[in-house]
Amino acid sequence: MPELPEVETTLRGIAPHLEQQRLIAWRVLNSALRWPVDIPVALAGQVVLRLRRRGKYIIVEFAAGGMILHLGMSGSLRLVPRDTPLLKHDHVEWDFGGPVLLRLNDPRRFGCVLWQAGDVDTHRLLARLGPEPLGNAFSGDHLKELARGKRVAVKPFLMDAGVVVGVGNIYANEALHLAGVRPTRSVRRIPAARFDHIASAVRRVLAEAITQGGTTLRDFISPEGKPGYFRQRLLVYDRTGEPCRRCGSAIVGRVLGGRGTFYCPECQPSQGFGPAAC
DNA sequence: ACTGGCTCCTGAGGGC
DNA sequence: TGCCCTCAGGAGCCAG
Repeated sequence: MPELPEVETTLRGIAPHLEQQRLIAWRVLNSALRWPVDIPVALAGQVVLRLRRRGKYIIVEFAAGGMILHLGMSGSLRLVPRDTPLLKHDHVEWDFGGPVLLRLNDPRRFGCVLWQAGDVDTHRLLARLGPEPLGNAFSGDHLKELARGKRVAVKPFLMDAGVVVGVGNIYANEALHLAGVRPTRSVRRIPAARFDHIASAVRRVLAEAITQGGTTLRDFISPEGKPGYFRQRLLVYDRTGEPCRRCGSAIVGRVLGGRGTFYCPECQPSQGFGPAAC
C-alpha cells in the first residue's frame, strides 16, 4: 500500500513531467472514487506551478488553486506513452502535452482526486492535519500536548492524522515496538519522557522506510500489495506467534480499533515499559 | 470534546 | 482445479 515513503517517491517521479507544464486535457474513466472526481473545466490550459506532498496527499498547484490526490491503499500514478492501452482500474488520465500521460490506477478506489480553489491548505481534508513526522514540529512534546485529556490507546492515537500525518498501521506497530510501549496503553498512562522515545521511533521507522522507498519504486509499475524489502525487516507486524527479534518471545496479534495490532509481550509489557531502542 | 465503530472496495488467501 | 467466504486497510464520518 502506498505509505508516506511511496507517496514521496511517486511525487518525485512525476513532478519533473508536470511542473511548468500546461494541463491540456483529462479523461475521467470512472469518477466513483472515494468521492466523485472533481476537476474544474476551467483548469484546461492552466500551468502546473509545482507539486508537493502533505501527509499522504499529493498536491498539484495551479495559480487558481490545487488539485488534491490521494492514493488510498491501492492507488498508483504512472507515466505512460500516449498509445499505452488502459489497464483495468485506470480511472483518471491527465495530458500535460508531453510524450507521456499521467494515469491514476486504483483497484479499491479508496483514493480521491479533488479540487480546492485558492489556498489549497484550507481544504477540509488538509486543514486539520497534524505535523509532518520528519519535520521540526513533530516531537515528544507535541505528542504529550495532544494527548492531554485523552484516554485513547496510543496506537490509534499515532494513526490519527490530526496528531501526526503519515503513520500507517504498519509503522505504528513497528514504532511502538522500538519504543517499548504496548499499543493498547492509554496515552494518559504514558510519561513525558516516553513520548520522546515514541516520537524518535516514529521518525526512525519512517526514515528507514524511505530508504527502502527506492526499492519500492522499482516495482511501482506492477502493483504489489506488500512492501518489498521492508517486509523482511518488520519487527512485529503480521508476525503473530513468531519470535521477537530482540528477546525471542512469541509476538502477540490482536485487533485494536479494528486494526491488526502486534507486539512483543515482554519488550512491550502491560505494566510499565520495555527498553526503548530509540 | 472524545471515542469507538462503520463504511467504502477489490484481491488475496484459506478452507473444502 | 475451482469456488466461496472472510478479511485487510486509510481515513472520513457519525452516533453515543
